[in-house]
Amino acid sequence: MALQFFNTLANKKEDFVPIKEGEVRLYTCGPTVYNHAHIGNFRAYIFEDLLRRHLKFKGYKVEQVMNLTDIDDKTIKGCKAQGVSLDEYTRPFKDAFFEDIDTLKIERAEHYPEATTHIPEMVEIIKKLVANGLAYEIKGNYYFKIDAFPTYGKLARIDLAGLKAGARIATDEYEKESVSDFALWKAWSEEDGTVFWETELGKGRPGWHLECSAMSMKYLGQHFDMHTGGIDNKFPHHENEIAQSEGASGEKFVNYWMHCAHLIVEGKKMSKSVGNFFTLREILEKGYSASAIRYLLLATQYRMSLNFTFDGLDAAAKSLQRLNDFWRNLEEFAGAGEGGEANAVSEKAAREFEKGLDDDLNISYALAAVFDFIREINRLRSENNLTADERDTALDVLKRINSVLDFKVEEAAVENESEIEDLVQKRADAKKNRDFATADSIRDQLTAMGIVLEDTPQGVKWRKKV
RNA sequence: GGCGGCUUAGCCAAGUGGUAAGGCAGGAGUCUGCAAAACUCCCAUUCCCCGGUUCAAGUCCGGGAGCCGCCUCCA
Repeated sequence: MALQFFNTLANKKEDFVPIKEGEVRLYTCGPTVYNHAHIGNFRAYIFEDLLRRHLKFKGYKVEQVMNLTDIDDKTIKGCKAQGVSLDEYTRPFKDAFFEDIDTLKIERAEHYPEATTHIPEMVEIIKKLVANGLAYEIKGNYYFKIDAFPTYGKLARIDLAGLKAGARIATDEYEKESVSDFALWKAWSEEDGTVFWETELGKGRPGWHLECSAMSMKYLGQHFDMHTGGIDNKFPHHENEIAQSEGASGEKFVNYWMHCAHLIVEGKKMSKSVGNFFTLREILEKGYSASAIRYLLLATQYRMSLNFTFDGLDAAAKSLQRLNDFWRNLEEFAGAGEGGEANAVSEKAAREFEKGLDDDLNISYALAAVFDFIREINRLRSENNLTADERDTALDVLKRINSVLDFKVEEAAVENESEIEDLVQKRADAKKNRDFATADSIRDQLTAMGIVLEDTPQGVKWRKKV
């Protein structure tokens, strides 16, 4: 089956055809570094990670850009409040962001451009827009002239006449020719403090939407394959990006737009006042594993809103444990019997997994294929009807699946290994003496330490709980 | 008010008009000193409600209810 994605621009699933065969150029909206990213932000980044990994799985060379928004109202407000420079204020959040994506095993993009180091590129776009009659200047502010861009609204299917003049438009912006026009460049004002750039356009700072146009076109070209982000960015952010980019370049900006739905927490919109607003760090501090969080965020198809619950996180950890136990048990299985069934099972799993993800990243279908695979191979293993060659074929499929899902939990170095070995030995001795009370109490002790024991025909095995 | 999405078992969640995947939880077994892991079996006559189209509807159409969003700097 052909690889298909739901393209917001077309409002339907479409076959994916890259501009250049074998390559995908992808722009993914990144974080505004005024705070630690929250669990909802990571839902988007995990979706983009799955997209990236599946494209690579399909054999595409992926060139991905993720921007860091380090200049906007919130970062200005933050650095002023702390009395530090903009860079001093945003730096720790940038560092934290990279730590967090590593924690969640989100693959690194090829480029992470920062808005503040791309001001000249943004100025160039504004100059082109002015030259093309699509932007105008009032008192040092530059605005995009929506009336002059007839296709405005094509992404979000917004009818401009239906837009209310909202309360969120600041009074000083009523000087715009039309309330719908949006800022490309904002002249310096007192509130901006020390944050400004001296440019051909005057002293000021860029509007938010402009950075994505400037940085995407710089690294990916004026016309590239895909652009993704949260559904809330569809309008106005992405609509404005299209207007700016196409208005400046004169050619089509992006072929495929993909938007992920929001995450809600315990059935409610995440908000600080409700107390269900979580950063990744806060959830880790509660004792949940990054792997389980990754699994939970990954396991719901990206266009469905995802209900994040702690019960769900527990269930995710269990599923993940099953996946990891399967891997480990398979690796340790020596091979037995005549075989004959397993390779067909493995081939089917690989095929169905790919089929699921090819269909607009239908992860539920893909995961169902994985769990069917696990059950079938485990059955053959328990029936001693799995040869060493068949085991290796199954492991290859598993590794290929893992290159996309990355659910494999690396055996973390256990710091108190000798202590555990010691207890395991003591329990084995007690068992030998049929002193089961002692043996069980040692096992309880190990359980409390997060160690799970398995008595197998090959002896006692122990592992750390995922 | 305008626009969009969603509603399937206790929870999470697939589902191309042809008779309800998968995961978690739960129940019964096999294995085990007991567990763990693993396997086997069971667990939705029914898909928010009401109409309609059809030989056939969770899927299509109409109406209603509820939930989550967007409507000018939120992933």
